[in-house]
Amino acid sequence: MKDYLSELNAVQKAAVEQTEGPVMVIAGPGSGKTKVLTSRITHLLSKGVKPNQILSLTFTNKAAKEMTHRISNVVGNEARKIWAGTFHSIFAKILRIEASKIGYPNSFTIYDTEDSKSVINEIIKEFNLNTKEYNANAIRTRISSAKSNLITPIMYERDPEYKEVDQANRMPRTGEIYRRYVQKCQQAGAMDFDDLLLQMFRLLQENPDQVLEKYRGYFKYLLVDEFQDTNQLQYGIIKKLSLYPGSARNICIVGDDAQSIYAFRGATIQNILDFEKDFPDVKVFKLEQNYRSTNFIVKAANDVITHNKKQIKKEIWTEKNEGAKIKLLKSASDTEEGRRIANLIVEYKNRHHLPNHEIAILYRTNAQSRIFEEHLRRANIPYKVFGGMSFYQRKEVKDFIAYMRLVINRKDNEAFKRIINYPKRAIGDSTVDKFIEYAAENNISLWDASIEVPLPNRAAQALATFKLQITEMYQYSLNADAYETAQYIYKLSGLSTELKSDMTNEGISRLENVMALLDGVKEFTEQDDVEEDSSTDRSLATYLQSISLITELDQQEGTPEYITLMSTHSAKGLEFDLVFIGGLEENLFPSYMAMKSDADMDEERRLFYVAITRAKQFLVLSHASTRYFFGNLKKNEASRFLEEIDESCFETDKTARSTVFNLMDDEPTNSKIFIRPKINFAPSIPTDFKESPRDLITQGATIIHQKFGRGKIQTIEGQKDNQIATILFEEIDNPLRKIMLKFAKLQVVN
DNA sequence: CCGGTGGCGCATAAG
DNA sequence: GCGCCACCGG
Repeated sequence: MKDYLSELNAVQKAAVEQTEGPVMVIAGPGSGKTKVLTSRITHLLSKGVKPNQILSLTFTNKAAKEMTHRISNVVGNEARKIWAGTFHSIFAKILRIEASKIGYPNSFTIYDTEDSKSVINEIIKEFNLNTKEYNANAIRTRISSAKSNLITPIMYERDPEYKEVDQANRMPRTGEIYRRYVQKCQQAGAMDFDDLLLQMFRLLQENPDQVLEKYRGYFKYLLVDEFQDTNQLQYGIIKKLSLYPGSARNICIVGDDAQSIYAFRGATIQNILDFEKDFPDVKVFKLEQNYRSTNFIVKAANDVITHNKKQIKKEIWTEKNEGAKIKLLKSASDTEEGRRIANLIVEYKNRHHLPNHEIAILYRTNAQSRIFEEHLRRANIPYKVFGGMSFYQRKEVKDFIAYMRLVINRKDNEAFKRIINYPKRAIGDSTVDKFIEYAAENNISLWDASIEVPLPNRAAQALATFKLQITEMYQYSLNADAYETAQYIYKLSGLSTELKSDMTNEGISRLENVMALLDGVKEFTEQDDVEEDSSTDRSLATYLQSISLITELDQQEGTPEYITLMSTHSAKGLEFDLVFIGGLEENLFPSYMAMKSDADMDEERRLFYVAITRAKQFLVLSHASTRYFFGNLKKNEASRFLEEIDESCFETDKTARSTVFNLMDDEPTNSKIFIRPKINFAPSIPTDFKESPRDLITQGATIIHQKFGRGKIQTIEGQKDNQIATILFEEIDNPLRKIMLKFAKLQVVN
């Protein structure tokens, strides 16, 4: 066993060696937090604690994996037996075993955000509510936060505060929707993301003897990472497992109140304060020495965070040399920002020999990635966007997964709706609406409802075939592994035929995605590492569970040779030599949503603090004077956060100019409003456009279309009142278009 | 019942 | 700028 203790500083070492009783580690950014956690586990193992007695909870699978990896470097394969994972994945695993005790099938489905929204929309329709007033997304957020705060539908409906807010939002029946939502999920044998926590809590609460005792017995040592981002519900579960008469209370929480950035999903630093109350003999260790960043970056971070109204005083410091000053980048437009950052990346790479995986562009909203992508592609810089639309959110992937879900759990109504008519089998929306209505009236699943609803012959036939197929797939799955079953489903469902028939570029890419999914199933099936508990089960059900909780962040493997684009939230826990933070403007970062309250503004500031401290060597802070929102041009002041950093941290204007303005700025940077060059669709329409009379429009004529611009008429077909011209346009994507002449406004030019 | 299309409303962050 | 959905012609 390697000498892991000698690599620690005094405080880190003390935190590692205090294995017994409650421990709180307050760890500033870059202070070796992960090192402490992994060393602590290693230390526990060296003292003879069994790996399966350790429960280590993190927020991302990536963090869990990294921890297991680092520990196995020291102790070998034993590390795999540790219960290490995200709250969601560990609890899903336990629920998979115990679900029947709380009225769920063990093969329960996990609903993603889209599924939840769809269920809520169904309820809004069922209640005959105005879809303009009742916003499914807003309601989903309300329900999610209620669950995170352990508020049941009954409590919700009784609580005057909730009522008042819902009344103010003109959605007074939100409580009822919540109640119905819970009922529907249960009936569908489905849990949403919050349920993985809430049902876990219920499970422990309602089964004190069989279940709670069992897991208390398992988990002798608890570790919780990023504790500042836990919500009431998560802390509730942690307490159930660690705080009870006779407990050794061996619990170690690690966190940093200054990096709390998830209040919007119910996280509260009140948990840190409560922890000190609940465990009054807690030993506190503060890690303040930063080993990550150079001096100016650390100073800027401290400057910013001191502006927060509420904070626990703490200052991070570094022994590193001063390093490079922070570069401030001011652009006239979002497009210019993208172009200059792309140029700067090339420059930094050349000057400092930085590999792509040490470079990141961070932003407040995922929508900002598009512009960066365009310019990176143009500059031939490989990149990867994290967050936003992930692989598993793509339509073709979700369709295939919906088949798997329905095969495993026939009550999965969201999966049913998704594929009942895909590939097309003559069971359209009107038929499905009948099922939904009938199912709602009788409180049964869509699958069962579809048996009882009378249908016209054609639909009945199609439905029978569909159900037979699903049943056959299920039968097949009983004696096959996930990959075999997936292949069987792929063929039998008609997805294979459907996808292969589309030979457009998009169609081919869809097929590739589905193939990639199949490859993933295969990889899952052939995994030869055996885990302690869920072990050798390579069934489709196990596969589905394994994918429903992964995010793209977790899939990164090896050393990627691309630069990273991600939201500031996703960047938590990561570090890069060179970091760009884009869009540092009022109303964007800080977000317009945070302008009303000090608490929200403080969280924005903490988010900026997190963003800054991701940088190891070089930091570039960028803002643009104008930017497109919803397709409209908006002017924006520089972010207030920029003024909170002492000027001495920034490069002087002179240096800034020499590095920034000399770059190939082919467009004027001093223009007030920068006209965004349209990438895909920018036909030039003359201002004196005038429609030509019908008889001038003939085959071979060159014309200007009011929307598509210049083009040449290839053919004209059809009856005289219904003539269709095929026109080849010069300036647009998909240039060959069929135009109905009776509606088109065309000007003939010569 | 299906597919195409134009209009409308929307996007803070995420497991 | 983009996705969803209502609408309509086939």
